[in-house]
Amino acid sequence: MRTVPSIIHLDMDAFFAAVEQASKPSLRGKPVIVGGLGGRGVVSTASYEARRFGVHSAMPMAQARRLCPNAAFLTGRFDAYRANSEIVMGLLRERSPLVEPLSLDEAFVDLEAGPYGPALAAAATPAEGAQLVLALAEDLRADIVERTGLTASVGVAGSKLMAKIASEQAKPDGLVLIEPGSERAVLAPMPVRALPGIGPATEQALRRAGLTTVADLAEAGFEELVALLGKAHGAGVFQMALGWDERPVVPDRDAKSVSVEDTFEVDLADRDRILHEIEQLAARCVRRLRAAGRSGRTVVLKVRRFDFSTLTRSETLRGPTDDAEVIAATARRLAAQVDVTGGVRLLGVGVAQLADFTQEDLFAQLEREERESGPAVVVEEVVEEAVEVDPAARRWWPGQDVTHREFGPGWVQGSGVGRVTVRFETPYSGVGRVRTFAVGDGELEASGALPLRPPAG
DNA sequence: TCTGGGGTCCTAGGACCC
DNA sequence: TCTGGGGTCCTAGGACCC
Repeated sequence: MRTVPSIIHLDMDAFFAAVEQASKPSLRGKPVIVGGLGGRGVVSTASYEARRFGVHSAMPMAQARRLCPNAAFLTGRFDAYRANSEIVMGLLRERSPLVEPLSLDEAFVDLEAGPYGPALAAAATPAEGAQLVLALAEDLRADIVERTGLTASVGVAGSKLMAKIASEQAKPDGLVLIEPGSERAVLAPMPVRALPGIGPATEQALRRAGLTTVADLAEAGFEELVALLGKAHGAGVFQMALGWDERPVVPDRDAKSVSVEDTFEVDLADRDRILHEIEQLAARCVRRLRAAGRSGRTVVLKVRRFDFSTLTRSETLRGPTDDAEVIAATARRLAAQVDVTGGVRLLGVGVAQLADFTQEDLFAQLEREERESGPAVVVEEVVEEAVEVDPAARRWWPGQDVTHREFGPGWVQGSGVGRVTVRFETPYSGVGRVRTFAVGDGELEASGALPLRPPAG
């Protein structure tokens, strides 16, 4: 393993909530909770102010509201998150071509492969190399603040595992180095849950065997862990427990599947309605698939029933396709195999076994020929059915960027009973004033997210 | 007013093939 | 009387991560 800690793990602090606070001056220093605001929503990200009330990711939104009723509750603005993520990833790529994003707000960087690699290799002692990496990491964190106003926590170590552990310790807004050679000693006292890949189920299995700390895992040994956890997981956990990790930083990994899913406010009981939703999901899935320039061979239907039991049905076609009708027809076929008595709370459609290219789509052609020459199967007309949700209420959602012809840019604080409340402020203004309009006000329109820093010039 | 959405990886059994 | 064995593909489910 490396003697110079040249692997970085970067993790943006409370990313979605932090972007909201940077965008909306009135929310700075206040609890902010981003997530699904419907009856079945969960928390995506809570600001540190909200975490003090016990709110955390994946918590049902209803519970978050009870714990922290005075927080600002916002739906996600993914365009804004993506834009800021790209700025951060760009700053990372200035440090090395080996950047491996794990999500919008997290990435590994291998500094050895970048412009500072030679200097790191030339360091006279490991300590000197470590000093250089720390300086680079602080420089990176400062750049991120300058370009986005957001803070990041950074872990620096000789492996991905230890860099990730270090960034966890660095939170929030910190930098932690784990010296190569000290891995086992650092890990030993930690609870097993500190290791990535050990979740609630594995923790339980280990606890039943009397293993609670990483030191216990190392002591238990390879054989026992494989017996407890299975071959791959057991072996992986044992290696981690020894602080042993040689995985390279791999940039640009191609997606292996594309999927979309929806949880419904009210369980769906009607078969036709379920089929209709599947059509819509298939169409969305295909749009994403095509946008990525991919096609797929396996279609997956996911159904979560009223009692939260979840099942998947899949079918592998003879060749990859990106044809909407083929994918929808396959998903419909799969739906026929599923018992939906009692109702369905979630439906999903996905495509796996992705192929890079869009080859001559033989399968779609076959399907079409069968349709045209085969028995007169009446293909159901996909009628754009009137959405029963009040369009005026649908139009504005909390957190949304808007512009008023007279008052300029702002964001929706809330809407209801025919009114929408807007706060007029921008990332670079002071705290703005609130005004209320009729939801149908023609002066008010949805707009795009503003950059967190004013454009240069 | 319980439990999102988008992913990855692994396991295990049966089919199928040589 | 006594079952072969291994590789690969497909399907379903589960754990985990952010």
